[in-house]
Amino acid sequence: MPTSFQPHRSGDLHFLKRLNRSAILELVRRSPGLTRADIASQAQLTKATVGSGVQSLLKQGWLREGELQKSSGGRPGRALHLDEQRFAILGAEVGVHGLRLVACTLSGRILASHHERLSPSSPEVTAELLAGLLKTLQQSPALAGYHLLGLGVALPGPVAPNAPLLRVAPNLGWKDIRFLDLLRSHLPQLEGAWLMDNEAKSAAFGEFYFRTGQVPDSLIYVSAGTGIGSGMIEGNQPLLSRGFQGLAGEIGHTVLQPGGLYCHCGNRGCAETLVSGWSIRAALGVAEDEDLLEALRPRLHEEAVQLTLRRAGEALGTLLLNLHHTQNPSELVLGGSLVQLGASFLDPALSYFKAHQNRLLGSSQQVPLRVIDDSTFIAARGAAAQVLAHVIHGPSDLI
Amino acid sequence: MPTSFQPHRSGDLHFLKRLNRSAILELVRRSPGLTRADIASQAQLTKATVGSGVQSLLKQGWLREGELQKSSGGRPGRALHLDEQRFAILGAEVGVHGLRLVACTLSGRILASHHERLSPSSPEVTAELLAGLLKTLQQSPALAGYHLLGLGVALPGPVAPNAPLLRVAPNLGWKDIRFLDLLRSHLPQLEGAWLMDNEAKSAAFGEFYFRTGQVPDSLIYVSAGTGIGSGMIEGNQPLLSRGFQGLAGEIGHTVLQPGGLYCHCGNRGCAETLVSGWSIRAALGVAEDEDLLEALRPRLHEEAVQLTLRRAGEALGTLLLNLHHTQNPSELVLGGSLVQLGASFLDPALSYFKAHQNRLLGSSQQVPLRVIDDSTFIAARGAAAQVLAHVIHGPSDLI
DNA sequence: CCACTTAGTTTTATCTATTTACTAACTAGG
DNA sequence: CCTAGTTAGTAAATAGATAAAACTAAGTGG
Repeated sequence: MPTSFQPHRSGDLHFLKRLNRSAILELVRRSPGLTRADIASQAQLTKATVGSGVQSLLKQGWLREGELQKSSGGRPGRALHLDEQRFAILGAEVGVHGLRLVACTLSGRILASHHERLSPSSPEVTAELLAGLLKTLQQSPALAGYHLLGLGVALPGPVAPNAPLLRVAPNLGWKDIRFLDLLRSHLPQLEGAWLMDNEAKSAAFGEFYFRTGQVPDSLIYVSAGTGIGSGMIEGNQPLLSRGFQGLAGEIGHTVLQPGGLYCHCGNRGCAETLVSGWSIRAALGVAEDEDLLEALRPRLHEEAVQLTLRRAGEALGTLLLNLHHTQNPSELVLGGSLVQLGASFLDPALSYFKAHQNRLLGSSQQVPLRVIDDSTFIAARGAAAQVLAHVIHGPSDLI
Repeated sequence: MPTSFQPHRSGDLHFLKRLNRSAILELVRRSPGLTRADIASQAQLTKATVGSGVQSLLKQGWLREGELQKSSGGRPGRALHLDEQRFAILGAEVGVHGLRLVACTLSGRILASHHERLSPSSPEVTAELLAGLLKTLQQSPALAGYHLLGLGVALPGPVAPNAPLLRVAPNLGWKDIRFLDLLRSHLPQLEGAWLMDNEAKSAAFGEFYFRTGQVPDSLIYVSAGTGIGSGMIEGNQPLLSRGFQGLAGEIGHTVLQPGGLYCHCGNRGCAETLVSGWSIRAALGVAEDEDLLEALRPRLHEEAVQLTLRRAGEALGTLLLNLHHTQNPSELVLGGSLVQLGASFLDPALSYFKAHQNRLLGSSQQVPLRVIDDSTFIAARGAAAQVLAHVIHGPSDLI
């Protein structure tokens, strides 16, 4: 169930045709309103090739024609846009404290969504519940008339690189779960591509893939919630690496404090012992079944709370700096529920990162760091993005 | 000067032809002795396509025919190998304490090499000296009759991702050097592709690219010398990421000890303050102009030396574990001059990594970690590998 | 010696992108 | 208002690549 589509290493004429169709579709996705002539010059194809490719994409319902562009001395070109009326994708996130579901269009616009709070439960029960909610979402009036391309599921733990297998979800107590199989038995009628991935990687993918206009070369999404994880995406054939065992991006278990506190994983001094929902709960005595944010909001003025949040923020800043010096993405995006802890947590992280990122090069170029205030549906939407990319670049014959 | 060849996003028939030729050549490179029939089945091409592709590669001198294979009930196939007689590549490494030069064949076999000790000097002087040595190497009898494909240069610092620009080389005192331009003025007659990259990335590329048989999905090379750096390579279109500013792999400047010692870069607690040639020199009072290994060899029994090496080794182990939980390569390769410090340094690193790598997943699968005893020419050869890959996959018309 | 199998080549067919020519639609200037 | 010029897009013919089918080559086994 690879989300990183290996570029074929050889191919026939049909492959070439599909490659060019994908390229055209990607260009319009990235730059809505391009004309056929723009595409021809940007993709290094001839007018005729673009013309026939666009024609078939129009007929299949991927593209629609838009307004006439301003003339620049000759015949004006006709703008092309994604057809937002025909295809939709389902995405879901299984979080530690709830399920999030979305249905979105080719451009990532959310047509319908649902957020269901839920305490950790068994994989089977969770799958059955999610399946029911997905069925309900499917029947939502906003989805009437749409053809579904598939379903993507984001999960809170490392996912094996070459199989739809959740290796472990420490904060759910799950291990080696083939979650899609559990889902499928309840949703036999849902056609299309089924994918699953780690939630931070799905989120990274979505933040990268649904962006239009100027797109960064690479992007890391850092998800700070009950645990802390990350996903990196790069390349113009967007490539998302899970690593050999699915451990890529498990930055919560990088060691920041050798000989420090014991982590759930058994090692000492992991980042999660300093910055994570569970370590903050432990430090401040917030029970598992309380909402962390609601529990802390009235206590924000307490000295101990401020200290804990500042320490966690500083650790997050160090993590960000280490990512900068290990993978050096063009853009960092920070999401997850801890973001809502506010300035006492975020300011130390952001200021540490800003102050230290340029020491080595001595430059003044800042890596953009964006904080997502409400990341409720980010991972679910990202999982849908992975499905879309899989359909566009993968072996499917929908294009 | 990208070494990561972006897979074209669209293309014409000529592109398809080149793609298939590259695929054939790559298959034979990876698995010497394949027959045309093997290639056809592995590359998903027809016998006819492979036949004509092989024919042109034979004529151009990339491949040669070998022995007949054992028959399995029918006509035996003819083995194909790289032609090692026609093309050669130059590679060079500018190190802190010397210059290393190699000329190698398509399979990475070294035809000629040279190691010149040298104290840090200006970019201009270094380039002139290197150019002279390259000229001498070119005229070596071992290279007679070979056509040179180009020159790759490995440098001890971050290299910009989209331009042949060395951003900084802290241990040489260089900053923003267009080293290839300096070289070119002394070597106007050297044709072919000219590339430069960070030494750890070149080394990683070479260790990955020249491997035959079972090839890992991804590989990180950790170079432990005066400074400490790394390079990661992955994918079957081998992709090497330099990061936004060339800082990918600068693990020597990840923070392992918040609030620790000041590093050359100005930050505190960087890995290099714990494990690097310069920090070991500083801790044990070895002068810059002495050879670190020779200076320490007679002192290995000293308590202070043992303690320093053990501390450095533990820090290296932590670095390896953090790479494991950040990028999770299929294989780790450890090289650089510090490797020769021996067991007092290596054992703590290797045992820490081995003991802690499986805690999170609870599996028993070990990531292979290979230590290179003599890495003298690894980076130079890797730079040559990058040139070869550039010729095979790049826009060149040699295929 | 013959049936069978597998490797590789040759010939023919098919398919895709390009080339060339053409139509469409607008601007600018007299 | 008309014409020359420019750019967008389409249509028909051409070139070039892979695929398919037929064929030759070279082995095994009974």
